[in-house]
Parts: sequence; C-alpha cells; structure tokens
Amino acid sequence: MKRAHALSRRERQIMDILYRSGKATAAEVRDAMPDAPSYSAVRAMLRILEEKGHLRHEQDGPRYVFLPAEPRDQAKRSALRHLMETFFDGSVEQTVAALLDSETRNMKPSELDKLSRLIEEARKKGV
Amino acid sequence: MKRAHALSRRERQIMDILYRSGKATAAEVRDAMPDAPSYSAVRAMLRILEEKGHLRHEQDGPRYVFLPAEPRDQAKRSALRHLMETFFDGSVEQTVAALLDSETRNMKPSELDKLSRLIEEARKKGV
DNA sequence: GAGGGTGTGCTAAATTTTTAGCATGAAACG
DNA sequence: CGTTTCATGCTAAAAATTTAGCACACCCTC
Repeated sequence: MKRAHALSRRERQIMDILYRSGKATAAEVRDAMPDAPSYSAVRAMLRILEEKGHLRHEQDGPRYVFLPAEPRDQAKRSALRHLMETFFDGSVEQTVAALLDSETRNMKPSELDKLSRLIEEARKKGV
Repeated sequence: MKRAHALSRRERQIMDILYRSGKATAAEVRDAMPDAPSYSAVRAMLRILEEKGHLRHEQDGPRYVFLPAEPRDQAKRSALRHLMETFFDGSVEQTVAALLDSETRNMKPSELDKLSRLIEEARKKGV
C-alpha cells in the first residue's frame, strides 16, 4: 500500500486476497475471486505485482506461494488511516462510533468489556 | 462502492476525493490530485463515472458540481466492512484495538471519555 | 514410453482506462 | 464589439491493464 491509488482494479483485488489470507498460491488467489479469469491470467498478474514490488514469492514444494511485500501491520495502519481520512475527517472517534453503530447487534458483552479495557489502557498510555 | 473491486485506479481516486469532500467541481477534484492530468482528462473521467452510475452532477451556477451517487453513510459502512474483512478477520474488536493502538498518542482524555460513553451506549443497545 | 495433470516463464493480443484536444457556448472585461 | 476566460460535449488516440495460450519441465500412473 505504498501509495493509496497506485494499484489497478485487478491488482487491488489480488493484494486484498493476500492481505486477507496472509499468503496464497496462484490457484488459491484464483479461487478467491468471484470473477476469476484463467489460471495463467492470474499468474501473469501476480508476476506483474511482484515486478512492481508489491508482493514476493516463496517456493512451497512444487509451486510458488505469494505474500505481500509489506508487513501486514503496516498495511493495516495505512489502510485504516486512508479510510479515516476518506470517510471520517481523520477522526478516530467518528470511526469507532461508526463501527459500533453498524456492528452493535453482533457484539457480545465480553467483547464490549474488552473494548472498555482497551480504552483504559489507552488512557494510561496517553498520559 | 457497489462492488469492492469495480473501480480502476483513477476512478477509485476520484470517488475517494468526492467521499472526502462530499461534493466537488471538476477543478476541485483536479486540485485534490497529487498527480493530476489535464482538466479535460478529469472531466472525461467524471463523465465516465457518471455513466457507470457511481456519481451524479448538479448545476451550480455556470458549472457542474459532482456528488457520489451512493449516500455517504452507506459508503462508509461498506468501506468499513471491507477493511475489517481484509485486515481484521471481520472483527470489530480487532479493528478498534488497531485504531487505538496506532492513534493513542493523538487522543485527548476527553476523546477517550467519549469512546467509553459510546461503548456504554452500545452495551445498552445490544442487550 | 505415453498420456495426463500441474507448475513456470514468456509473449503478444485483446480489452479497458486514461488522456488531451477540438468545437462550441456563455460570461466577463476593456 | 472583440478578446479572453471558463465551462461543456464529444472524439479518438495513447497508454495501461488484463487476458490467455504456447513451450517446456516435472511428476505420477498405466
């Protein structure tokens, strides 16, 4: 995620698949696509993304397994920041509010407890 | 944000500018681009995005002002969900934790208070 | 050994995206 | 009024992206 808008449609899709799964073979990447082209088209795109420096490959037995070049933590941070700036005026509070607002129904009390704890810890750190 | 990977590089960039600012003229969209092409190239892209149904225009005096076709709240929700699924295994808790982790230094106690309140409200709603 | 399945490297063509310029109209200015 | 500036609609070409097929290699089974 070197620059927010450096990737094309299919490139973005492939990178998201890799971020979600951590790593994947070309066949796995292809299986994760709702609108998958041919196997060789997927491989060609993976090669291009590697040339561009967005991902790398490792040998896994007879085949390659692909991983994002950028550490996941870093990519997370960038993605979060970009989302906040695009939709929430850069505000953590607004972002969290939207998260809680849209997902409340699915959260257990224990999860809410955890969040409270996280906030307490953040309070200590911030002082 | 009809489908997570429907937009190309420049299309994505333009939609993000519109979501960020709410609405913009072609000149304003262009000014917001770090790597802006010509004015007429920007207008051409805006026209294409409108044909595809992603945005609409209104007359504002002598010029058009462009707005996302999708309500901002809806787009927010979609974007949040997509981010959570891509980077946080779909977990609100993990997402919030990452937010707090990376932004703690910038948050005032009053903002943390507000978050605590939000969680309390979420707790009530969820029961 | 032959055939089938799976994998890679590479190439080029098809397709999509992006770009910019032209023609025209309206408004502002001297 | 003439000129300049700003705006739109439109077109086509340049550029980028995406696609798929070929040649080859390796492995397994019969």
